Amino acid sequence: MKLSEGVEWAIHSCSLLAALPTGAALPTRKLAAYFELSETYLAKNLQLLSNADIVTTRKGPGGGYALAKAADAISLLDIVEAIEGRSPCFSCTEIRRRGPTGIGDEAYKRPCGIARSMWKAEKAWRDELAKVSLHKIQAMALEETPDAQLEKAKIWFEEALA
Amino acid sequence: MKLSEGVEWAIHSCSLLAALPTGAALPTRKLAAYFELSETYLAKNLQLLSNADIVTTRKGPGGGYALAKAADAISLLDIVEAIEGRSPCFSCTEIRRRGPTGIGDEAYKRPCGIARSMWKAEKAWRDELAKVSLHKIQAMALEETPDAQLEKAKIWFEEALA
DNA sequence: TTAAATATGGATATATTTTATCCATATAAT
DNA sequence: ATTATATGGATAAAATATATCCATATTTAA
Repeated sequence: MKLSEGVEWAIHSCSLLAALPTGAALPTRKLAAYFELSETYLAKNLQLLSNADIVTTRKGPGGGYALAKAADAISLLDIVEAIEGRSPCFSCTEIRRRGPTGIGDEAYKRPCGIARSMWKAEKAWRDELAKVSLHKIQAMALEETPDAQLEKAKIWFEEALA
Repeated sequence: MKLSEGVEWAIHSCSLLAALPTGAALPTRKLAAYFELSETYLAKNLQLLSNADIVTTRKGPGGGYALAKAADAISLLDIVEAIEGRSPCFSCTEIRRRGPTGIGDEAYKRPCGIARSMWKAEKAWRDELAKVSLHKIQAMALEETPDAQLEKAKIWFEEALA
């Protein structure tokens, strides 16, 4: 029951992209450098974001990644699902139908109470993630990032976008 | 982001144990037979339930597993955590501190907004699981299990406990 | 008191998933 | 043209989940 590390990378990357001036883009190499991450593996995760239409890409020199839509139109759920997929965490294998007391499949009208309860909890998780926009994430980051880092980031951005 | 299959097995097993007459117990072999599961692997999962004090055990002939407390004092969360452990699904590796803009660890007072948001969603999931008692699970099962299966189960129990 | 049935924990094996890398190709900018 | 970039496929390595086996301790029943 672990989320892939790619989720953390993806959210931080999106949060950084949200700070880009309009029209600008950051390539994998620079994103990876910013967070000191494996470039090739981050590339795979960015691809997932791209396939999910969370980021857009521009190939060639000066290209890279940018958000595909406004930061308040992207939720944590969007990002988590882009990386982790949309299949439920709890997967019901219908063991109630097996064994000596099991009867024909047609007798079981709907998922069992166990599966329903597990899925309901999962929905609460997803609903909570859906409530948090990337805009909010960025706002929190802006507020809680130490000033010293903000200054370094400002310089880093100027150089990265030059 | 998958829950172990052991979670499903454990909940179904507990639900079955909840139906036992006072004083009775079911050994691994019979539990596994009921659901047609791998006996040795189920044994490992039952051990986790035992270590978490969700079930009690009695060794020797006529022994086996029984619930350690009333079914309404056991929640889905208890069972999930017994099998999956208690560590958070989202693990924050503090990538914000790394790279060219990172500064000293002492500058970061509390977990970042990303981690806090992810953990909050996780809490919603856990809270929801905590709300569902094994008693409720058993009641749902009793209500929705087809009559034909209930009859077979009754006979199976008589034989298993004889 | 003995034999049988059971849980326990450790060791180990196998399968699956996650993490990570590499490469060939397509595309865009200069 | 050349360079910088994303893409998707293939593959490799590491970690985790699944599964089995065994030696031991314990308890019951005969």
